[in-house]
Amino acid sequence: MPTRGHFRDLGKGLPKRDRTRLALIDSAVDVIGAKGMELAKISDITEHAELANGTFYNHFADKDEILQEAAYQVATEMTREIDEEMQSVESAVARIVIATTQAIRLSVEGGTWGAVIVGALQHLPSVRRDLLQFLRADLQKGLEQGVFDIELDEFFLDQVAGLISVGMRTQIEMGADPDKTARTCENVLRLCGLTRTKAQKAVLTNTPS
Amino acid sequence: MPTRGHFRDLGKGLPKRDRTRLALIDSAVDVIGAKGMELAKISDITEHAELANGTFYNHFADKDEILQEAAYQVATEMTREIDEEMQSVESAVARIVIATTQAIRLSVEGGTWGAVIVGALQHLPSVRRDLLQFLRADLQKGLEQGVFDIELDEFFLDQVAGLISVGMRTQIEMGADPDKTARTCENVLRLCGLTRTKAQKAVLTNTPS
DNA sequence: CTCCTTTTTGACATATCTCTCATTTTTGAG
DNA sequence: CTCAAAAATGAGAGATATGTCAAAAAGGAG
Repeated sequence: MPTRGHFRDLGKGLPKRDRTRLALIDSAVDVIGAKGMELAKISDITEHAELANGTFYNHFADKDEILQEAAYQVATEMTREIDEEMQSVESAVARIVIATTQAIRLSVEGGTWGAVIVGALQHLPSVRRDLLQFLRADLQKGLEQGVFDIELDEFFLDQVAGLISVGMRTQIEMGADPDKTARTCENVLRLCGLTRTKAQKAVLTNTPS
Repeated sequence: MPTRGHFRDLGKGLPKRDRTRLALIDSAVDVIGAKGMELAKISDITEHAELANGTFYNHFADKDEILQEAAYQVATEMTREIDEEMQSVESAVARIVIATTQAIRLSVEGGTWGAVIVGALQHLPSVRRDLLQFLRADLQKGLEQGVFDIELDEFFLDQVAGLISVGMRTQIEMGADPDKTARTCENVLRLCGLTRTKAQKAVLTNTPS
């Protein structure tokens, strides 16, 4: 049995019911990482969690319900960590670089989080909305600071998210590559109206260690 | 039975074997459009084609084989039509605008081609490579004409393809919207180094009727 | 530790899909 | 039109998934 999981330790003092529920969510994250959301089977999830098949139905009505929950947990924890990293950063350009870099880093390094985030962006509208709100806030800040030249609406958010998704996906498939992360940031900034030179400089200045 | 299909008429004078094969590919395109590549079942394809289940195996070894073939057919026909439209266009900027606009138009209007193209870009590396070669040629032309400021490699192609995919996907989901197509073109050009103003002007000038 | 409650278990009924193959039907060349 | 070759058919075997439930196990309050 996987001794440690993504969220299992959150349930240390909780009743059995909650611990099992977290173990299932944890397992779902791993299974999504291995096979993708569409091909993840309920039996994959229970087997990987080393629980009986029937246990699943004590906690979730169907596959969609646990996928939604797993994605929500990953998205929440990811945005929490990124937000923490940026608490005191005021510059919108810097915030975009830091958030994009960290989101990709967590997706690629964090075991199997990437597949969950990429899958949620594609298949789970409610989770996607939550994630894009953070992006929107920083883009809005950039407009207020007069550094971005964009029409900030749902479609623009989708396009930026598309760039970041590609940055994640290629690294998930082909291995981590800081250069690809940097260029993803640059391209997001170019989309926001910065010149190539300014974008490159902004990335160099603001990339977290 | 669907009287007309995507490719069925190509097989008018051909032997029975080839006509049935085309009918299956045709049906696969529709099924992919309805359920996506991952969830398309062989039985969906034979039922929608109004053929017996066993017939499938006279023509294809497994699902992957027909998906590959269907995607290849759609991609080939799509690039053929786009290429025709651009035969005499020399300006790289114009070619990018025309190709992007037409690719999205064919994806969104052309019944179910969009899902096939988007699915192929994600799941079928060989088809994706073929499609990206066309994009690469026009970007290369832009470099030679001195109008683009980019590092032209696989990753950049993936990022541009990501923008175009988003343009397709949102319109497949939410209905055709010429403004989204125009802004997708603009954003591709911004990634290539044009200013927002120049990109907007280029789109206005070069959007096909 | 005890004992009632909560949770887990895993066999099973049901459903769905893939792939095979003996048989039937269709094709098209002569 | 005839008939041998080619193709299509669909029932069925095997594999895999979902969802149910009565029985067994574990939990935890007192």
